[in-house]
Amino acid sequence: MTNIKKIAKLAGVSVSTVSKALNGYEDIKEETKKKILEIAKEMDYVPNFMARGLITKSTKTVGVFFGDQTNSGFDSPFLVDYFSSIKNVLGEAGYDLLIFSNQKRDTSSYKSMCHEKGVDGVILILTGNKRTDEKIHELHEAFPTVYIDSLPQASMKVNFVESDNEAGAWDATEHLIKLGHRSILKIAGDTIAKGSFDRIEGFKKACQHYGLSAQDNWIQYGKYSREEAARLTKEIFSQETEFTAVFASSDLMAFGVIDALKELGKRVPEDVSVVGFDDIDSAQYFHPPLTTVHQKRLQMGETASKILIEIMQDNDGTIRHMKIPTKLIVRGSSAISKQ
Amino acid sequence: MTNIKKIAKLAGVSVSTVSKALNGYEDIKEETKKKILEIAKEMDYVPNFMARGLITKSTKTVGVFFGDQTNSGFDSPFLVDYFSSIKNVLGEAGYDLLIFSNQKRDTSSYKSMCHEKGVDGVILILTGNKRTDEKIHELHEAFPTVYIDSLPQASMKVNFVESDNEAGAWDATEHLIKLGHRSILKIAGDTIAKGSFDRIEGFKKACQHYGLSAQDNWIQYGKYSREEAARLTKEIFSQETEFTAVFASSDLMAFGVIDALKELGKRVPEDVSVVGFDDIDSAQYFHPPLTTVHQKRLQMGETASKILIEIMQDNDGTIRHMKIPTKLIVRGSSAISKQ
DNA sequence: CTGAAAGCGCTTACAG
DNA sequence: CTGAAAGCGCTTACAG
Repeated sequence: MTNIKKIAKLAGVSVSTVSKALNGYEDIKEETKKKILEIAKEMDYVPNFMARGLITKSTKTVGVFFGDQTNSGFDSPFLVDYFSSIKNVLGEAGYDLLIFSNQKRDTSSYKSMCHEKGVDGVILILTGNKRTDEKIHELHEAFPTVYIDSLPQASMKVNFVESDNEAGAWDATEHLIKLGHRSILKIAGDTIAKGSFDRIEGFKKACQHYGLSAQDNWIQYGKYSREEAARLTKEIFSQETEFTAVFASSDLMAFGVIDALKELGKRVPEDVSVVGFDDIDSAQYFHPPLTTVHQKRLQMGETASKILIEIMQDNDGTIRHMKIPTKLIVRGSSAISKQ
Repeated sequence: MTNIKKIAKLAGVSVSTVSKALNGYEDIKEETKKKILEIAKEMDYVPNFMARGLITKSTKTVGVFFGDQTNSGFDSPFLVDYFSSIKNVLGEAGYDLLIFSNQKRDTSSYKSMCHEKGVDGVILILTGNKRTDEKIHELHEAFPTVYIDSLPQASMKVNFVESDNEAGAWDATEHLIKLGHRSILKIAGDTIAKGSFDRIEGFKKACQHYGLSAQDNWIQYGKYSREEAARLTKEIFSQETEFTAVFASSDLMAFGVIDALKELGKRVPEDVSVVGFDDIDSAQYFHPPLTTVHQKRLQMGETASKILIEIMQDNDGTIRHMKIPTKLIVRGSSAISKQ
């Protein structure tokens, strides 16, 4: 491979001069510069980023973590959107993306992995991850870092981009109430993850605001699983008959709810309305098409990338927490209450 | 950050000795080794891969190209499967993944990008890409390389993993013929990409084998676009009434076909049967659920990764071309012909 | 405007 | 078994 030394020899100058010409320094004779650039081009020269990075401490590479080390992180249907927006925005700014997949490393600390490969910044998309690594704080102390979607610890003071989950849940709940539903079953995810928690809060607050007295049994936990949501729905609906609507904290759980209702001989939306959360691709193709809360995932990825670019250039220590608005998408799974 | 020098000082030995201890050399006193390893652990030492890579010419990183430089490459719904299987298999073998997203680089040659970042091998997933870069051959001459899904030039002699598109198209066509359909419209992609071409071949051969004399107008080109397929379908079905079945070369085009048939007041599958190709996620949720040819994308990604690992370790120059079998998935969009 | 020298953090013959 | 030295390909003060 061509290197700076060969170019120097061919141009009859020193390596220092070649380096300066290649890096656009001003204090160099136009003629010399031109000659060097020509030779470099002719020889298909590309700088070795490892050698350069060793000195400049910059590799023009951003590390990306999906999920945790044990699973591939591609169980979440959003990842594609996050990923492609990150790829576009960071790519335009001149960065490549490093996906930490190596399972054989000695270290499992995010910070160490980043040091190992010398990334300039980090984006973490730990969707639905309950990892509570003690050392997680070391990472954002050492590298410009942005979290998307969820936080491993709710109290962390870090750059963070999420959907406005509470407002989204409020909208969904309000939608059902305005259709006349007075007793609504909430199939929630869990109470640990911030996003899950906020969706429950939005539901509770909307119920309260509109004078619905939510009972304890109104909120059930479906673990973000289609099967578990179906099981729960069957259990509840065989005991209780009051519910005319279900608000699930994810589309996948909403699918499970509809599976169960169909099995029980209930029609959606004629007998029971169902609303989801996320607006995954399949939501529009489901039968009936699912009313749900759309998350602007591309915008989340873009926002996170822009923040990262800013702090990689000049980290002033300001911590940014962005809530991206959601959008209620009304489709065929919700209708006016018969009662 | 801790480096080998600090450890050497603390352990009271030379950097050479530390390097040997860290890299598991045998010719070192057990006691010395133990001491060095202890100190390294205590100091959270991680090797600097840039410095190491500069000498060993290995970074334990595999470069991945999606689509081409202009689009994000995430338009294809398969990419998630390819990507997650690559991530798993290469991760287990000790590799991280580098996604080339940087748009600001001086070079646009794959080979140069790989040199720049010093990857150990490359996987290319140029789905639906018609790029015919003259220099494309330089890449696999310089780096261990595997292509997945499609080839930029059909005649390239490179490691390549694809679906058995011809056999898949044969199966789909045979399925329709066995349901009694005697005149079948083929909505194809294009004739350039190998996969597209093979799907047309499979269709033609199955028709021939079962004694259907396919006319020229049986094959139309829908450019892998839902809208274009819908437009074509409307055009054809308003002129011709003979067709009782449509075989589209992608699920997305099959969706377009069904869109158009619905608009024309035709029922699927009662009036017209429709079969797709790919088995994207939405296929099962579509209304009616789509009969289609499933591509084993996870297996394709795994196979490609394993080949790459082999040739990164020992490139004997053998070129591998793997065809992964497809699987016909019969759902609700195909039925016995009325005629 | 140009070049010699030091050094980034590591590995690898080689000498002892 | 251990260490001094050279070098991977580059950048950065510094001297001239």
